[in-house]
Amino acid sequence: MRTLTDYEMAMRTAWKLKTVSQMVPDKFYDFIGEVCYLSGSESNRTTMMMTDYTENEMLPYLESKGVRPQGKATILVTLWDEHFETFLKLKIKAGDVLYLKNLRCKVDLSNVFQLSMNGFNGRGFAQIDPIQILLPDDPRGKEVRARKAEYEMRQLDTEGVALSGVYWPHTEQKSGYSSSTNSTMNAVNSGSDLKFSANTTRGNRNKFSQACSSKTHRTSSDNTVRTSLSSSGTWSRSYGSSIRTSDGPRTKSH
DNA sequence: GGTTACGGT
Repeated sequence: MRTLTDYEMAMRTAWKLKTVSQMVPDKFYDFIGEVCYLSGSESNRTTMMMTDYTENEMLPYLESKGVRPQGKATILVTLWDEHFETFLKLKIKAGDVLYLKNLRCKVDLSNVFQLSMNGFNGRGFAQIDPIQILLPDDPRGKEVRARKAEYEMRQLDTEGVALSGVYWPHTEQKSGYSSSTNSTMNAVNSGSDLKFSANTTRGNRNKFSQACSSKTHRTSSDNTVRTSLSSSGTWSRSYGSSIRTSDGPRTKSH
């Protein structure tokens, strides 16, 4: 009998896999997220700031910094004991997407969520490979990569179009929304694919072009601006007389 | 088929 693949192993425990937005304290979860930065190690533990590009009311609002997204979207993760050793062995660094198993969600003294992977001392159930670094094309990272792309799309949105995604309720009002343009944009996450749609009473193509001057963009004969940016894939958005966006070809850029 | 948790800021 063949050995189960990593993916099959992951699916066996998928019932436990939650986004930060779905978490409540004092429960145990598996978690897929991106390392924003490492925040220090001691003799038997390390802490790191992570995000899965979802938000939770029980997290502090933070501005964007490095790979840390803006919003109530970053959570402190502590790895203890043998998990700390695994962390060192795997040479985990900022930008890595990790699959973490059996994290305990708890609140700190300020009532802020934290995640903790406690050492296994004969208590609970030992996990198989509780810390894994996911490669850029790992199917288990699809949802996180899609939400990251959605987030980066929203960051580019400087023409008063508010992107109201399911996962960003707390940053919606900080996205540069301008009531004068009376614009709305919606992002729907269907599985691992994002569908964008938007409409506006007044487009502002020049501003958009300026904002994206460091990106590649071109104007087609139908007066549509197409701009490409790269995250985990290459995405394009199209603007016409009424703003329309769509996710473009996803070619791996690195 | 689905239990279980401390330690530190």
